[in-house]
This record gives sequence, structure tokens and C-alpha cells, in this order.
Amino acid sequence: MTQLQRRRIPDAAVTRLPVYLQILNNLHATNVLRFSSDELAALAGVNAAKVRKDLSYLGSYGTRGVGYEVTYLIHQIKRELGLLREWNVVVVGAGNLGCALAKFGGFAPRGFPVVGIVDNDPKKIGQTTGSLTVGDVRNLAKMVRDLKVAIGAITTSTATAQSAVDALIDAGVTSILNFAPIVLATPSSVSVRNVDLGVELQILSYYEQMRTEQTEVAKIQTKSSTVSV
Amino acid sequence: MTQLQRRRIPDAAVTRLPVYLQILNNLHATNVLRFSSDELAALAGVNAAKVRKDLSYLGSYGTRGVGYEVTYLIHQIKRELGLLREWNVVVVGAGNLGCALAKFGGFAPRGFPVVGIVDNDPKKIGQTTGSLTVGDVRNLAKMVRDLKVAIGAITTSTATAQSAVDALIDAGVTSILNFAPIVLATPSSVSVRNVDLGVELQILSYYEQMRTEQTEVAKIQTKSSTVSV
DNA sequence: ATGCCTTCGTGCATAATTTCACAAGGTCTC
DNA sequence: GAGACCTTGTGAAATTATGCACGAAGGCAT
Ligand SMILES: NC(=O)c1ccc[n+]([C@@H]2O[C@H](COP(=O)([O-])OP(=O)(O)OC[C@H]3O[C@@H](n4cnc5c(N)ncnc54)[C@H](O)[C@@H]3O)[C@@H](O)[C@H]2O)c1
Ligand SMILES: NC(=O)c1ccc[n+]([C@@H]2O[C@H](COP(=O)([O-])OP(=O)(O)OC[C@H]3O[C@@H](n4cnc5c(N)ncnc54)[C@H](O)[C@@H]3O)[C@@H](O)[C@H]2O)c1
Repeated sequence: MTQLQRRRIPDAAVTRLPVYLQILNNLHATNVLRFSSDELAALAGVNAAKVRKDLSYLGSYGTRGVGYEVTYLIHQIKRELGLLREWNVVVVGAGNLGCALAKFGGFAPRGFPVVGIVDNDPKKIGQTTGSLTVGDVRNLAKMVRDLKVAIGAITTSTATAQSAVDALIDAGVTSILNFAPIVLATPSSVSVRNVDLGVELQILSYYEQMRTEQTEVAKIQTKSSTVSV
Repeated sequence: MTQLQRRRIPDAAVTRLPVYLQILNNLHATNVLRFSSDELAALAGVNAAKVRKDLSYLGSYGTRGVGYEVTYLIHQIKRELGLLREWNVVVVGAGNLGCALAKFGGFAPRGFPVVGIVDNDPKKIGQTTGSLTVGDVRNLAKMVRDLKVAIGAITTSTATAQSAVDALIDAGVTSILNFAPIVLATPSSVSVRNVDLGVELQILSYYEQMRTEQTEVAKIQTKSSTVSV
């Protein structure tokens, strides 16, 4: 077994690198040249040691006593995340959300141009949304090949999301961004990220309820003078 | 210190409970009465022991040798997540995304009715989107009070997201769903969930690049007959 | 009733992640 | 160029999460 493979970055760190990158891009835009782990930690809302450890997975690119160079670190994070090239995205499902994504201009500048959108509804096929014409989902494989699609976004109805992802995988796509509130069945060789607003709201609800209960407990404790167990 | 507070559920488990709930709702809709941890694990794409442990945080609601009752578990998860009541949502920023959320009918049935939407652009204020009229962001505090808003969704431009969240927190909102690609500064007493598609795409890009490099290494290894270290 | 069969609940080992703490290695001033 | 002063990079400890393995507990057939 040759150990040529890149040093693996822990999953938890991978999810934070894009956040750091965002912040560094902002710093760059405001002409900041250098930053310390403390500063980045404050901006990212995390621990400074965590920042240093995360950045150390990229290599030793800091200078002791000084900090890190903004532009250099931006380059290194991009390299590690695979952002020195573009990754083409196809949207499957030209409904409300799918069309919003296709129209949204915020992805192409970040290296993820939306190069196609498809649907299975004859009424949708042929319509234009943003600068794209809705294609037929039956041509997905050809589209993936011709347009060098790397990532598929699932914005179909929930009921058809599984068949949509099956079609994407058949077409050779191995990275999926899923907006349908369903757990997709996929081989382990495929990456799936789920964006489920319902789930997010329910998580918020849990912590909100915790806080509510806690303040209620506090109130009760205040009223009944000295109750202790 | 009285130990009246509810047994704390680990964060990792909290993020999975909504997923289980989704699946159980589907099972319920297809008239399934019971399930085993193995079955739910397969549907959720996780380990069966993890399912049992997660469900055990709710209490001992399974029957050994049999499994769990769908409707009963649905109730218990809802109770724990705080879904036995509704949590009203206000959307701040009536642009593309904000209006899409306001129009989307999928949240109210899940217990999160969108009761208001506001903007700071005079041209937007007064327009109707879905069944709502866009209000003035300056009336946010009154709105939160009158409509008993529990959760705020930030869909403003990135530059104004921080002031929008400040306004929400001033108004007494302690749960935030943030769609702007920025790390918000908030007191620790406020919960924030970030939904950043750019981040998701970049995470996918990392793993996609890993796979690409791996297959390239494999190819090289195949070509150069026996290279070993 | 007895015994077999199934599946839960959980103690415990392992793995992953976070955090601490500090030596190492730099810059900057005088 | 010596010393004061910073901030990184990273072992090691602490915390959190995962997964195994098995006893406990119930149903069901005979
Ligand atoms: N709209 C929102 O704000 C929002 C928010 C959160 C989640 N979602 C989720 O996103 C998904 C899409 O939502 P939407 O509001 O855009 O729904 P929609 O009904 O407007 O759009 C779905 C589109 O997918 C197409 N489609 C269905 N099956 C297909 C298939 N097999 N191949 C190709 N196209 C197919 C339909 O023809 C339709 O055009 C849903 O799962 C929804 O739950 C939407
Ligand atoms: N549209 C998408 O598909 C999409 C996808 C991913 C992320 N986002 C993010 O979501 C956010 C909104 O995107 P969008 O496309 O809807 O933008 P948009 O420009 O269409 O809408 C922003 C709206 O917010 C309003 N606004 C600005 N400052 C405000 C304030 N302080 N108070 C109240 N309202 C205010 C503006 O008047 C405008 O109506 C952006 O941060 C964007 O990056 C959007």
C-alpha cells in the first residue's frame, strides 16, 4: 500500500474550512493582509486552537509570532477543497426551488456554475429560467457527459427524489446536494449533502423548548422560596 | 442545584431525531404499525445500535422481541423536539429566497407557520407574496410580539444580515435560521442554524477531489507495474 | 407452562473531536 | 545582536460520539 494519498483531513475540519475561506475572502476584500488564529477564531465563532489545528491540516503555513497571510491561506484552502477548478452543477427539478437556484447568480462566482436544469414535466421542458432552458430528464446522461457535470442538485418533489438521484448516479454523478426531505439510498462511493429546512427548524425548536423550560423552572424556583433536593 | 431539568440529549442525537421522525411519518402514511431498530437504521442509513441509543434518550419505549410502535414513537419524538405546539416564523428579507420560503407551503403542516415577512426596501413593503403582505422591518419588534414569533429566518443580502439578526434579537427572538453566507455574531443564549449552499458545495468538492485523485493514483499504480515503498 | 426466538437497552471499548498548555520559532526594538 | 514579546504547531488530556456485544425481557409456538 503506497501512502501517496493526501493526508486525510478530519470530516469535522472539512466542514469548517469553507467557513474560514468565506471570512478570509471578506478580509481580503477589506485589504487585510494578515490574521492570527485568535482573530479568525473570533470571526468564525470557534476556539483559536481549533482554528490552528484545522489550518495545520493544510500544512505549516503560519509564521510564529506573526500569524497567517490572507491571500496565501486563501490559496491553500482552495487547493485543499478542490476550488482551483470549477465544478459544474446540474439541477434536477425545475420547480420553485430549482428555478430559484438556477437564477441565483451566487454560485458561478464561487466556482460552481449551474450549467443545466432538467425536469420530467413536458410543460416545464423548453421553458427558460435565468439563462438556461429546461431540458428533458431523459437526456440527463448525455447532458452530464457533454457539460462535464460534477454535482447534481435534487429539487424534485419528495416522491420522485429517489428516482432522480438514481438517474444522476447512472449518469456518473458522484456528488449530490439534496433538498428533498428524504434520506436517499446511494452507494457509499457517492457523497450526499442534505439541505432540509424542516430538520433545521426542528433542531431549533428543540433548543428553544429547552430554554423555555429552563426559564419556567427558574420562575418556579424563585416563587417557592427554598426547594432543594 | 435541582436536577429537574430534562435529561439532556446529545447534540449529535438531536440532529438525527428529525430524520427519524420524517421516516416514521412516511411509515405511518403507508400504514406500517411497528418497526425495529434494524429497519429504521436501514431507512435512515445509520447503525442500528445508534438508532436504539438515540431512541433510548426519549425513554424506554420499545418492546423487546417486537420493536417500536410507529405512532407512539412519533408522539415521543415530537414531544422531545417541542413539536406538540407550533412555532411561528418570520422571514426577514423579501427577495428571491425570502419570498420562495414565504410561498412554500411545506412548513406550516410541519408546525412552523410563516406568519410574517418584512423588508427594508420601500418598494418591497406592501407587496404581497403568497398569503402575506411584506411588512416594514422597523415594525419587527411589534410583529414579533403580536404574532408570537419564535423563529427568525434571515434572507437579506449578506451585507445587511448582521443588522437583521440584531433587530431580531432585540425583538426577543432567540432562534435564527440564517441563509446568508456569513457567520453571525450572536450571544450564546441564541441558537443559530446556518444554511449555506456555498459551504455545502465546497464540502462536496473536497470529497469529489479526493475520489478523483484516488482513481488517478490507482491508474498510475496500474501503469507502473510494481512500485512500492 | 416451558423453551425458543427475537429485539431492545446499555455497559464498555474504541474512535473522533475538542480543548488545553506550552515549547519552538519567529519578529521587532533598542 | 540580545532580549522581550508574540503566535504558531502540536503532544496530551478531556470530552463527545460511535459501535459492539450481550444480558434482559417480552412474544409465540407447542
Ligand atoms: N420551495 C421551497 O422553498 C422549498 C423549501 C424547502 C424544501 N423544499 C423541497 O424542495 C423540493 C422541491 O420544492 P419545490 O417547491 O421546488 O417543488 P415544485 O413542485 O415546485 O417542483 C418540483 C419539480 O420537480 C419536477 N420533477 C418531479 N419529478 C421529477 C423527476 N423524476 N425528474 C425531473 N423532474 C422532476 C416537477 O415536474 C416540478 O417541476 C421539495 O422536495 C421540497 O420539499 C422546497
Ligand atoms: N436565491 C437563492 O437561491 C439563494 C441561494 C443561496 C443563498 N442565498 C442567500 O440568501 C440571501 C438572500 O438571497 P436573495 O437571492 O433572496 O437576495 P435578494 O437580493 O433577492 O433579497 C434580499 C432582500 O433583503 C432585503 N433586505 C436587505 N437588507 C435588509 C434589512 N436590513 N432588513 C430587511 N430586509 C433587508 C432587500 O431589500 C431584498 O429584498 C443572500 O444572502 C444569498 O446569498 C440565496
